[in-house]
Parts: sequence; structure tokens; C-alpha cells
Amino acid sequence: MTDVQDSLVRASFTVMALLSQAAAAHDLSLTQLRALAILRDREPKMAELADHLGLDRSSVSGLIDRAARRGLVRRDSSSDDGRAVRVSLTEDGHRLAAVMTDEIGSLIAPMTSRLSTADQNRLGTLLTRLLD
Amino acid sequence: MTDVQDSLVRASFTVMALLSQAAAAHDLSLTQLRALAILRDREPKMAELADHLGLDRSSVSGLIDRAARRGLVRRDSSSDDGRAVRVSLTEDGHRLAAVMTDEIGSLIAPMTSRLSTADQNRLGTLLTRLLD
DNA sequence: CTCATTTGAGTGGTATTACCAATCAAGTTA
DNA sequence: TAACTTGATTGGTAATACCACTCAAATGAG
Repeated sequence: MTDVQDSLVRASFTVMALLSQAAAAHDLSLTQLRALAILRDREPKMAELADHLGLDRSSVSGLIDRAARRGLVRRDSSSDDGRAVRVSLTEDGHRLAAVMTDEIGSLIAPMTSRLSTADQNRLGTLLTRLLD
Repeated sequence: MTDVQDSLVRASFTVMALLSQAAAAHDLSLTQLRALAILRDREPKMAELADHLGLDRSSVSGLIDRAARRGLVRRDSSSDDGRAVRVSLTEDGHRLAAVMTDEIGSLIAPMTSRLSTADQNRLGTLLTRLLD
């Protein structure tokens, strides 16, 4: 475990703690938050959503059940495949997703603002290169 | 939500997915993995461990129950306070913690190795400055 | 064209996680 | 010494996530 790896893991835990906190403030689990984020720019079938989340299909069924009960998502049966279900955000879901993005930004800001703007850009570039 | 913040969140999710995977390969939850990591260089009382983990004391009771059942941790009643319980890793616990550190390093390596050594150091420095 | 198979989603059962409220024993204080 | 506080655990509940299974819809082989 090198130095970068260690700081990366530490930073991840810190970020995840903040995300959990932001989510919990709106009675969302981390998983629901992720689902919301994914659904912001997609309307996947259940199986696709499960793949995106890295979860079992059955886990996602319950997840979407609860989100639907709260009026955040909608299930529409696919037109081309009678078995498939397409999941999408409701108006409320989109609103909440937007709010969450804002609040998470605010929660993380104290961390990132420890760096100069130039260093923030450097960090962003390096992290992006890790990801794609 | 700025660009850095976005990449930081994305990177965190990626790292956490890898950590979960590494943990799951040894039948550990992410929380148990964290506990193991904390206990590597501490022998806290239950309440202190709960604080480190950011969890309720009652949650930690169960967590340590299960870890103790697996022989990873030990509970010793504190000598100075008859109520307090000191938690520490067993031999097996230490062994597993070391293995986990190695395996996590290997899992994250493909990510970090996308950067040159110099850039890895830069990233490490920037992340460290976010953290302390 | 029909029957078997595959595929998409959901159900039921179990373990874990995490919370809160309450309990209980051990310390502390009035 | 009695009242209070503190450390840990227990019990109850909800969510998460798994697996094995079911069920209906789509696909394929003969």
C-alpha cells in the first residue's frame, strides 16, 4: 500500500462520511443517493440500474419500491418488452437530486477550499485521469 | 458542485467499490474493515471505537460481537473502570488486517498506476492537504 | 406452430447494519 | 448513603443486500 493509495482511501472515507451525512439529512441511504444520481441522466430498466449500482436485481427491487413509495421514482413498463420496467425520476425526485447535489457541494467545500484554485484544478485533473 | 468536488466524489465511489470487493472476498463488511483498520494501532474502549467509526454504541456492540465470534477481536474489561471494555485485535485479526492492506493495495494499484510516479506523489500531497 | 428455454422482474427468507429506547452495573457526587 | 451519571448491552424496528425461487413474457428449436 503506497502513500497515494493510503491518502486516496482516507479521502474516500472522509467523502463518504459527508455523503452519508447529506443523504441522512433527507432520509436517504447512500444507495438511494447513488440511485438518484444515476437516474438523473438515465431511464434504465431494472437490470441496467442493478448493473450500474453493482447490486443484485432483487436488492434493487426493494430499493425502488421504497423510493417509489416516497414518490421519488416511477416505474413504467417498457413498450418493446412486456417484462421490462423502466425506472425514472419523478418531478420530486429531480428536485431532491438537485438539492442533494447542492448540499453535497457545500459539505465538501470546506475540504476542497483548503487548496488554492490552481491546486484544486490540479487535483481535479489528476483524479479525472484515475477514473477514465 | 465544482469540478474537483465531482471528481472527488466519483473517485471515492470507485475506491469504496474496490474496498467493498476486497472486504467481501474475506466475508467482511466495509464497517468491519474499518474497525479492523482502526484497531490495528489502537485498543480503544467501546465508546471510543464508536466515536472513531461515527456509529452508535449499540451498533458497535453487535459489530464487535460478530467479529469476536469469528475470532478477530477480543474484549478485555478495563482495569481502571469496571464498566469499560477494551477492544483489541487477536493474532488472527492482525493477520487478516495485514492481508487486507495488501490486497487493497493491489486492487487500487491499477488506478494509481495510470499516473506517473511524480504525479502519484503530487496527488498524494494534494489529498493529504485536504485531510489534515 | 408448439413446447422448451431463456430472460426480466419480483417474492420470501436470512444475516447484517444501524438506529433509538430502555436496562443494568459500576462509578461519581451531593 | 442516596441520587445521578456513565459504559456497555439488549430488544425492537427498518433498511440493505444476498440467494433461491417463482412467474410472466419473449425467444428458439424442432
